[in-house]
Amino acid sequence: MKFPSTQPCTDSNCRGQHVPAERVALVKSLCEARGVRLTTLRRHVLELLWESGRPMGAYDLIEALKLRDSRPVGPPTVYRALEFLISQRFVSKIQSRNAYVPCAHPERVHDCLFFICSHCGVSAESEDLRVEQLLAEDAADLGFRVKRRVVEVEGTCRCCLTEAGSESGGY
Amino acid sequence: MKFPSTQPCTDSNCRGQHVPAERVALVKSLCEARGVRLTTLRRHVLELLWESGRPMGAYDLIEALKLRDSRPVGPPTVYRALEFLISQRFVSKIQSRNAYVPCAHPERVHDCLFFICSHCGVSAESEDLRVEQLLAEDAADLGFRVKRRVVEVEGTCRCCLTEAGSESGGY
DNA sequence: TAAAGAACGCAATGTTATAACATTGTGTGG
DNA sequence: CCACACAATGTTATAACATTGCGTTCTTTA
Repeated sequence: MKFPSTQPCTDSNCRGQHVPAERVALVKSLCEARGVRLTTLRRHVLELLWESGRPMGAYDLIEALKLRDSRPVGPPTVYRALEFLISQRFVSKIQSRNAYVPCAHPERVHDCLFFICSHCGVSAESEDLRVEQLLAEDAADLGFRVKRRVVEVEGTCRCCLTEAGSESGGY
Repeated sequence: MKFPSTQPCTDSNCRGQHVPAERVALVKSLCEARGVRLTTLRRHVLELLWESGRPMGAYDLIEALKLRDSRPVGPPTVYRALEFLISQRFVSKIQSRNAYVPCAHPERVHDCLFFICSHCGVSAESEDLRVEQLLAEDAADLGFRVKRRVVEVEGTCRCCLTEAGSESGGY
């Protein structure tokens, strides 16, 4: 088996471990409730994102789909699947890296906040209502109607910091 | 004359109007103080960003430089100039649009927060220390060392909202 | 003015994303 | 079941954004 079957939740407000398949099943039920279709392609993209455990680019997904399905897919196909998953809030795009991650808790509707490690590439999802509140206030002061928020914090994660302390490896 | 010679400051915390040439002069003096070089090319890029009053893509800059200098420049040239201006915090990249804007107050060192109108494309820069503080706390909880923050709020600005109210035009 | 390093020019290429149009799949009413 | 409508996907090409590699020019300093 290539991928870990469970992983610690990347949502730092969540202490649980999630099985990718479980998350995908949750998305499936949400789709049914919403009357939208989780097609095979869309499901595969979502599964790959869950299983990889780190942000993936669209072209990474194209490669990964080739391995999974044997039949190659073109960029528009993947971008359309991503567009759907993003519109349903099952996936987020990390703007500063042109990469995509599954939303840890698709059942909750909120704007994500990402902490992205520039060393190991892993992203942690978080949620800070206070930040959202402040941004809403600032927007209100400007007479600005908010549609979408992008909050991405780039730096070094705990793991890579401690590793760097023992100087175990490159980069 | 093609461009307005003054414009309201896009920093919503600032009530002033800035003359592009004045801002460029400020940058020039900062460069001297820092012992870095504001070459002709770099200055032209900065001037164009100030004069345009809205986020510009790298290839927009290439076009604009052609008009200004008559001699064409290639992508690497512009990207190097942008890299310099960004490293000195005279310019910010808006990640969600692949576009660049001049920093309203290059004399202050802070992370910018952008409100970007998806209707007219204008971006307003702001600064909210409370947001930075909260993000710093969240990062500390994760044991995460922050290098860079990207905060971009997309929506509709006051102007476009009121215009839309009177239903004056397309889109 | 010679040497060193920063900045730039240029050609090619890499990476990310979309346009335009053809085809296939899926559900619905006749 | 068939015909239709519409959603989803496939295919080709290209647009949009960004970088690599290398050679030349400019600037500063000794």
